Amino acid sequence: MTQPKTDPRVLRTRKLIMDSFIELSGKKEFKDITIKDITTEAMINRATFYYHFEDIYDLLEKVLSEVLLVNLNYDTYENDELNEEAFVRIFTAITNFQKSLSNRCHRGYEDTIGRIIREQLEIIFYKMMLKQNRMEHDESLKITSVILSWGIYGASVEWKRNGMKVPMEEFIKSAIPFLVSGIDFGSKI
Amino acid sequence: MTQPKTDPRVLRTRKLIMDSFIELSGKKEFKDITIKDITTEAMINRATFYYHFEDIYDLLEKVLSEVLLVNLNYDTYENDELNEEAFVRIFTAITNFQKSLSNRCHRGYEDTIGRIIREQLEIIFYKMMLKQNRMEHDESLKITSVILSWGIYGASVEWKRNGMKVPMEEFIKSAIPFLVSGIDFGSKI
DNA sequence: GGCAATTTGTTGTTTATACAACAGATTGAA
DNA sequence: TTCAATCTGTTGTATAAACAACAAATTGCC
Repeated sequence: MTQPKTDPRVLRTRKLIMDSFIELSGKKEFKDITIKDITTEAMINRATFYYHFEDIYDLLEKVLSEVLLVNLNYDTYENDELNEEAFVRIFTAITNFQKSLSNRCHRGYEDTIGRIIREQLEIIFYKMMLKQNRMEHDESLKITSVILSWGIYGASVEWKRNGMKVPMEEFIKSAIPFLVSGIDFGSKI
Repeated sequence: MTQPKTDPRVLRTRKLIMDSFIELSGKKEFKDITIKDITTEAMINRATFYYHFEDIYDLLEKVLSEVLLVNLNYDTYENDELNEEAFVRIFTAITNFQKSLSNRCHRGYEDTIGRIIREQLEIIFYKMMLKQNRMEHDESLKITSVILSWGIYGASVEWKRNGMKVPMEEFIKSAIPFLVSGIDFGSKI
């Protein structure tokens, strides 16, 4: 629980870089954004960029992760239980997230984006289940999180592929009964 | 002309401190603002404050100078000549500046504020006259700037002391003919 | 293809900022 | 007044950021 507190200079610089990248993403396509563009906008030295990020793809990943977390309203979920409402909200969040990205400038990075979404979902599901089931670090919960993250993400992809005919909420709700029974399994023993 | 370019870290940190101070000034009285308040708001270390400013009065001076410069729209004046319109605008600017300050939180610092205003006026007058008179660094221009800065500032004080009965523009305009003839003296030789 | 210009990533050195610890001053309440 | 708590200003040390210089890769144009 007691994390070693990261240097405020680091937080400040990372925020400058990420905000600049988001800002630039609104003006240019991803492929046209150079490191120099970002560091100039952020008013930091180009070498400093490489102190924090491997390259521009690393930055992209981290920015997307963070934006997604904000969309998912992370703090709220930490205190919530994994019920029908939670599934609907998470599904809605990631689906909207994907829609907003595909409108924008990150064409050709669907795979990356998909991976990022699943990774974040996995973390969130695991934490929520851990809380709900009151057990120690449990391998079976981890695997369940993986399955859920792939499942929910897949559902989102499928919904788009089907032409988004059914309303989002309705679409996911039809699968929830099964999901919730499955989730409750652990706590019923 | 070729200034040695200040470290971007310095610019960034100074801005953080000054902005935080301005922000806090809106919430608290000056006397209740501590260095810790400022550095916490700015998310910088307290020791770093003392790297840039002697103390909180030093900060106050520099913030006021900067705010005043913005009010005076410095860049514009650099290209303008010192005619009637310029005098009116400068007078209006400093008078409004003083009014806005006395409404706020800096009670008891009228002397400081007055000195800051005169210092800035002096710089501006000198630059404008230098341009207008096309002569090298000239001591008589400097002295004239001093006299003008005190004079204009005094006029502003007097206008307030008289209960601000006459409109600002009218008040200063009545003194301008003399001022402008005086100023033109140099270029007429 | 070939060539110039730009971009990428890296490195070594200098400088600004973070941080903890300190003594002395100031505040405020008992 | 007295005492505790807070605030001020300073110092030494560790670390992040700036900067300049570089080779290699990429881009764009002929």
